[in-house]
Amino acid sequence: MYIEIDFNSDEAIYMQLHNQIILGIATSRFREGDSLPSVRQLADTIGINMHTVNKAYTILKQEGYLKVDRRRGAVIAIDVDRIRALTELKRELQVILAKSSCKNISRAEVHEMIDEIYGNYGGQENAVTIYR
Amino acid sequence: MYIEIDFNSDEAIYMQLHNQIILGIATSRFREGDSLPSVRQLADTIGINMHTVNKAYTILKQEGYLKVDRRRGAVIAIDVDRIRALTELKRELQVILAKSSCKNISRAEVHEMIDEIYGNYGGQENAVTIYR
DNA sequence: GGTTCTGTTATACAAATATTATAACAGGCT
DNA sequence: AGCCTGTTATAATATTTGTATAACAGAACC
Repeated sequence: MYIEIDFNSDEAIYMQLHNQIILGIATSRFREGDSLPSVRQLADTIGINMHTVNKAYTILKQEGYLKVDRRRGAVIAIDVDRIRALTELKRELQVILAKSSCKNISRAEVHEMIDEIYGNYGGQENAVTIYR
Repeated sequence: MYIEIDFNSDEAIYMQLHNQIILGIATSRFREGDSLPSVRQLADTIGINMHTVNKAYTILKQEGYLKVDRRRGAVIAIDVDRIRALTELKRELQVILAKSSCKNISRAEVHEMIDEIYGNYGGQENAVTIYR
């Protein structure tokens, strides 16, 4: 587990942890079926409170990234609710694209950046390397 | 001014206001040079405290969307810092694309959504309607 | 069976943040 | 002079965030 927490960030610790785990899944550092450390153990190695880790795990569960196996702890298990995911994506994109548009970032530049970032993530399309 | 605040949202009021004004600029409902209502007036029409509006305006100023003219109040004035804007865009995209990737949303779908949303925004490219 | 680890829940507390409330000041407008 | 502007200060309250301790039940291990 390589988790980096910036205690000077204005982003809440549980959110940083939450986001980094999602990043980890997207980049295949964590894979479906992998177990995450126990809340106490991870809290200990990071140096934060158990409840902060628990909060991140709880949210990840609600969002369908984790499931709890009594014997194996928190296990990566993606539950795909496409409609929900698409709705959230759109809502988030609306704001950040508005910002980009105001700052004269062209549509083409956004597309480029998407490709650049998505290249590091493993969507199902990534099994087939050819794209466009 | 058509501003909608959801008081049951988990998003802070000043943030909702902030985002909606940026949305308004991107969709040309507000244009460079337009004045926004005074902090007191807008606070009154929305039914919130003056300081909450002031906070939104202050942040928009820091981010380069507004300037204050002593005689005209808060005026839309975009200050483009491309490097900063691109950096922020990338940082934000990394997280939401990771989520999308985990939820099996393909790169092509993201591109489509970008086009769909960006079509409503007025980048400089929009003057020329032809794209791709 | 006893010990240890797990997730979960409850409670309490401190710190930071968000929101409201009043008030004041200086500059521009009419 | 009176009104509206942005700005600042200060205080009070509510909510959120993070920490601290404790307990419980289920699974694992010896």
